[in-house]
Amino acid sequence: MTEPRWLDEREQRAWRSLMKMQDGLSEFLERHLRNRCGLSGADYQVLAHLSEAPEGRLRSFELGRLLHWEKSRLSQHLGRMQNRGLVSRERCLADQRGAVVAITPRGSDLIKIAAPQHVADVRDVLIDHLTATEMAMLVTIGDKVAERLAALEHEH
Amino acid sequence: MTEPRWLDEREQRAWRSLMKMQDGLSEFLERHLRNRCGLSGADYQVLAHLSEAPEGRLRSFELGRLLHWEKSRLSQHLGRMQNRGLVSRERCLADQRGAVVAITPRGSDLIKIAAPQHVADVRDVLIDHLTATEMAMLVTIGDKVAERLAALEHEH
DNA sequence: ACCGTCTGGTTGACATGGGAACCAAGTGCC
DNA sequence: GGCACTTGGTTCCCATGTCAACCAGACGGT
Repeated sequence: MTEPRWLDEREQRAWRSLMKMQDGLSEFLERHLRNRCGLSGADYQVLAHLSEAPEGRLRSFELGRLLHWEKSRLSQHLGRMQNRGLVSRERCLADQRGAVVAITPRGSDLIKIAAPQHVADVRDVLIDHLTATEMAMLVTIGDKVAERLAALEHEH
Repeated sequence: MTEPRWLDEREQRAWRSLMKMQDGLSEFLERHLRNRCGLSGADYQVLAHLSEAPEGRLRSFELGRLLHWEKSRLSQHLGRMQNRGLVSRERCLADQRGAVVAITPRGSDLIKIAAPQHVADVRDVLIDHLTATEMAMLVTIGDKVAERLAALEHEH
């Protein structure tokens, strides 16, 4: 194997900066969600997707696809959220195997309170400090990564 | 409370792009580390820090500060890594409370194999596709976020 | 109708992460 | 010296995530 191409100073800074931002953002946002609403990031995402779905209901596997979650993870998490009264589950009429997940009034109230605060937080630590150019750049970079990941996925 | 300022189209795209990149990158990098070397991302970071430290040894709390880990997490994780023979722990001579963590030959061998592959992966999915401008932008954005988080931390 | 296969979901075992209680060793102050 | 307070670590308990095994209902070919 040839000598590996280590990251130079500039590359190193970019990579570390991204990692640190990742950690900082998720730590901050999760902590605030938890403290103010008793919701984890995972809870929030589930409720967000459900509340945007027609009638606040989704097939389990649809939800899983949207979140990119393992099916076991989804099942376990929905079980816990059901115990807390945030969602309910019924058997699907069309497909007797399937389950339909619905947001409960309690879950709906919670997400209505959580969402604006969450968005405010996102603005406060990130979006409101970025220029139009910087936002565009984020999209560009994200697209490049997504494209590369998809390519690697494809070639096995 | 006034009407919340939701994210507009452009802001939304930037935010989602960043989140998706976060998920995609960490999933990819963790999977490869795990498959090729049997290391989790957490293992890797511990070994990386230790291998860069003088004599491959660090005070436990130093390591914790570098990683921004809860002390209980660090303790538990080091225990598991010790069981796998990747690190060793001794009482600190200078401070009888403290522990000194040292990388073992086995841990050292592993990180020497893992590091170049990991760097190659980072290049492959991110760094090698970025322009100098984009890398600089990442640093700028990261600094802004860090600064804002520090400010919030400070004002309680 | 029957059988092999696929699909949607659940379950159990286990690895990991966070928080509080706890313990032992330093430190500061009298 | 003695005593309160801090610091470094471990432990316990619980929430969360992954993986593999399992189960029941659909589906396709015969």
